[in-house]
Amino acid sequence: MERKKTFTSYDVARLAGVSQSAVSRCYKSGASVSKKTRDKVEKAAKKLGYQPNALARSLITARSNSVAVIISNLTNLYYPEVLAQLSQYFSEKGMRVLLFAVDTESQVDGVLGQVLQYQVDGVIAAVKLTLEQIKKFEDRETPLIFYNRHINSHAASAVCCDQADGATVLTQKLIDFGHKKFAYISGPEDSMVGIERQKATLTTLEKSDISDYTIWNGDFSYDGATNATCKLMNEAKQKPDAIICANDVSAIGVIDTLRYEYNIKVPEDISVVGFDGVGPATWASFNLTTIRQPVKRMTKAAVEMMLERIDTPSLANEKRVFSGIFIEGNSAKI
Amino acid sequence: MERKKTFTSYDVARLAGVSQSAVSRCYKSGASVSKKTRDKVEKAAKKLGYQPNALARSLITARSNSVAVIISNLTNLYYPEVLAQLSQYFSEKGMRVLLFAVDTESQVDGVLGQVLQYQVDGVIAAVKLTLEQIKKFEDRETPLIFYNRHINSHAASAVCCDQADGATVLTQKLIDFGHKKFAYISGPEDSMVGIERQKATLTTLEKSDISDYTIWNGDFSYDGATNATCKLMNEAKQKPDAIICANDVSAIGVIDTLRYEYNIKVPEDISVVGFDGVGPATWASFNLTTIRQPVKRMTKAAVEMMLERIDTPSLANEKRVFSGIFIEGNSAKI
DNA sequence: TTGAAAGCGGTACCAG
DNA sequence: CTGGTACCGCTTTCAA
Repeated sequence: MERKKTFTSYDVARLAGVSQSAVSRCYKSGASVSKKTRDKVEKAAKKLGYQPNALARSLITARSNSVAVIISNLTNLYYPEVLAQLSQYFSEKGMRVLLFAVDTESQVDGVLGQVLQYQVDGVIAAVKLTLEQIKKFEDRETPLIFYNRHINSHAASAVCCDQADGATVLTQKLIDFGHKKFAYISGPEDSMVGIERQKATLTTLEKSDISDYTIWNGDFSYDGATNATCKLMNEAKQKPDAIICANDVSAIGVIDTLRYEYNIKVPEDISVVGFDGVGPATWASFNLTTIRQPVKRMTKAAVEMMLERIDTPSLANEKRVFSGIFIEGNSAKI
Repeated sequence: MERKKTFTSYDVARLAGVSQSAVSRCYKSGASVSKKTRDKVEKAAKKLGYQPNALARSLITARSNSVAVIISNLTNLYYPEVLAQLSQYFSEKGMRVLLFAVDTESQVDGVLGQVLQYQVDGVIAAVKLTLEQIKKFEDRETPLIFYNRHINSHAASAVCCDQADGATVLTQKLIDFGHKKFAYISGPEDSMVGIERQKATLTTLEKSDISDYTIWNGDFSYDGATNATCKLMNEAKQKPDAIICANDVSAIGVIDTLRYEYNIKVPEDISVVGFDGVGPATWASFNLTTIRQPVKRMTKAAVEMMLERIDTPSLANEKRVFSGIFIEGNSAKI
């Protein structure tokens, strides 16, 4: 395969009648170049359509100006927003996003090799990593920031939303209003976020001596929630008066099923709450009572932390935990 | 800033007691290396946690194994799916996706410079580009494939869904059923996709001698559609019996507004149709009658075309147009 | 099959 | 401020 005929700094130098070093300097901020030289170079560069080769630059500077973003399930309504934000913020800082979308966590291992090969300056992971995997990045001094997955140990930095706190607030409000019988629509078993929400919910119930609750797996998805709701309605001895869902999409699935399959009114007959604050949560059909994750602030924090650590790799790990925002919709009597 | 202490092929070579070339060969498929050498190298590599530097490799091979994906509005419900698919397919072929998310088309120009600097092997653009911009890629022989934006001229390859055809099918069905008075909720004025859908819709109406229609700008968004619907209901002389929306999200906004603001039943009182086939379209609350874009097939086609062109840059431009799939929901009497 | 050496397209340090 | 030169880490001839 023959090499593409793209112009290099040498071509520009020759055309401009200066040295290659001079050309290089023109593309480096804060280098001392006389106006005359710069003009000549710019003119030649424009003529040739010259663009410096970022790869060659990265090779010597050991900075690729790119970060890897590893995301597990892009179709989750909540991630696209995160991704768009990240991409925007990094772009503003002159950094590129290398996207790694895995659909099963088992793919992660394979992906990590590639991540490393690409000499990314940092990694934002919205997937679970083993300590072993984390250590690889540590060894290379490649900053790693978890997004909404925190690790028990202090092995890595993370920005996340306080799942437990949010779930507690929501649950407590339901209890305070006087709900007695609960159902919980859970997330996937291997989702840390899901587990935390569930644990906090149950703990809160039990603190108020409420043991009348059942748990049904909803898998974070609309269809999962639909199935869970049907099971709940068919198998449970009595109907709950409040259903707490692991996320918004589940809550929407629950509401739809209650309304259209069982002719049950929400919130009059049963209260339903979600978690996330995704776009559709605010749609009139649902008007979900939920906890909104402050996505913008979270991603901004992630980007800031990343840039700091790229600059100063020795920086200690840090966790930034944001509180969710209670959104009072009209899907629950609260 | 000091260079990160990452191991190179020389380190591996030294530890393994072979030449650096030998190490290199071990990482190249189809190179002749004796089993003995390979074993030594692999052992040393594992010990050091060596990963070849993809940037250095790219520099010499002139192949970065990465593709730029330029997307305008990630929060559009429809793009995340596309992006996830692209990322998956490319990943399977050993290629990485460099994501460029722009939120206004004016940012495009700045982004393109970066795209070029990164020496991507190809570009998938879900944004509009000027002929000038297209030409830049041509000059560099960097394959460019448009996703759902086709250019009038044959200046570039594209994969897209037949917007006109889909809109025509939908409209014709409404007409055939006997709807007489129409409203169209349009997309943004600068969206080619929106324009095509609208044009085909109106043409179809006029072919059946229906001139009783009004147009309201919905901007492809839920809120936009909500506003448009309110305007329509307040300002139009008479209510339409069918509302054709530029996309699903608009249709959902329309349905919600009709139901909850005006107490109008869909589809009994007014039929509503969308376009795209996004996830929420199938939710029980909406059960949208719409045209689904065959996203998987489209992205797969885009990836195939891209790989072919990376391999053989001289390949002629090609457009692959997919028909949308009519989804009969329950939001329209058809 | 193996190792030596010449680049790929830049950056950075150096003396002038 | 400028040009010369030694790399960055790898691939790829070319001889041995």
